[in-house]
Amino acid sequence: MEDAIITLRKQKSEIISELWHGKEVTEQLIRTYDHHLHESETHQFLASKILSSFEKTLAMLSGGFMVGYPTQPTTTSLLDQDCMEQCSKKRKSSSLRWSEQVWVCPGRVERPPVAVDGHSWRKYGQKQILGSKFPRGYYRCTHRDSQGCLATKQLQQSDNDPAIFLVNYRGTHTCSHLEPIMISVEEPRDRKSDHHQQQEEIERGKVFEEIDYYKLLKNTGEDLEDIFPSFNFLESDYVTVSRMNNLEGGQSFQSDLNQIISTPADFVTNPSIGDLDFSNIDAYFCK
DNA sequence: CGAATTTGACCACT
DNA sequence: AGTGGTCAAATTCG
Ligand SMILES: [Zn+2]
Repeated sequence: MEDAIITLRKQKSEIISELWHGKEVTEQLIRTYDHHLHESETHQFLASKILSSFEKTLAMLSGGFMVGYPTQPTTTSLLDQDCMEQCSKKRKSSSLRWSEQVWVCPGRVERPPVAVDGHSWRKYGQKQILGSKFPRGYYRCTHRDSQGCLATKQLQQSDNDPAIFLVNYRGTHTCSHLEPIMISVEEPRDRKSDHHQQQEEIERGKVFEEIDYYKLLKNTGEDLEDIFPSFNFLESDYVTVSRMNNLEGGQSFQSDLNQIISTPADFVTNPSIGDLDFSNIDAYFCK
C-alpha cells in the first residue's frame, strides 16, 4: 500500500523531471531559432531531443511501472519469455539491470558521484575499457558480507561529456537500508553547541558536497528503491535525461553513448548555447 | 585496529 | 589471445 504511494510519487517526480528537460530543450530551440533562422540541422537535432524526451515520458506513463520489478512475474510477456529462455540457457545473473546518468555540476570536483543514490557503495575494482578514455569503476553494496546484499553498480565517466557519468546498476538491494546520508541531512538544525557546531557544519558540507553538486539523471522509471521519498527536497536536483531498463542487455554504456540526449554536439559545436544552458541549470539547481 | 580503497592477478567468456 | 568482471593482497583511511 505504502509502496504503491511511494512508487507513484517517484514516478510523478520523474515525469516532471522529464517534462522539465523537454521544456529546457524547447527553450534552446526557440533561442536558436531567434538568432539563426536558417540552421535546419540544429533545429532538427533539438527537435529530436524534445521528441525523445516526450517519448520517454509516455513510456513512463504506460509500461514503465511494472517492468523489471523484483517480484515473481505473474504475467508472461515477450520480454519475460526471452528472459526466461536466456536464463534457462545459463543460470547466471538473473538480476535485473538498469542505468542512470549523473550530470556533474561544472566547476566542481571530478570525483565520481558514488553515494548520490543514497546507498553506501564499496569499490571493488577499476578497469580501463577499450575505446574509453576514463576507467570504469566497480562498486558493490557495503552490506554484502553482513547482509548478503548483492547489489552492484558500475560508474564510468562519459567520453563525450566528462560532466556526465554513466551508471549501470545490477541487482536490487536486499539489505536493510538505513541511510547515513539521509540522517545527516535531516539532522542539522537540532543541535547548537559551541565548537561542535563548526564540526557539524563541516560534516554537512561533506554531505552536500556529495549530493548538492551533482545532478543525478534518473532514467529508471522504476520503483526499485524506497529512498528517494525522503529526499524530496533533493528531488529537484535530479534531472531525467534518458531511461533504460535492461532486463538482459549487456553493454549499456556503449548503447548509452549512442543514445545520450545531451551529447556534446550542441555544446562543443555551439558553445554559446552550451553556456546559456549551463547558466540556466545553475540558476535552477546549483543553489 | 577495522574498514575502505587501490591495483595487479585471475577467471569466464568469446 | 583479448576483453570485461571479480578477487584479494597491499595500502591507505579514519
Ligand atoms: Zn544493499
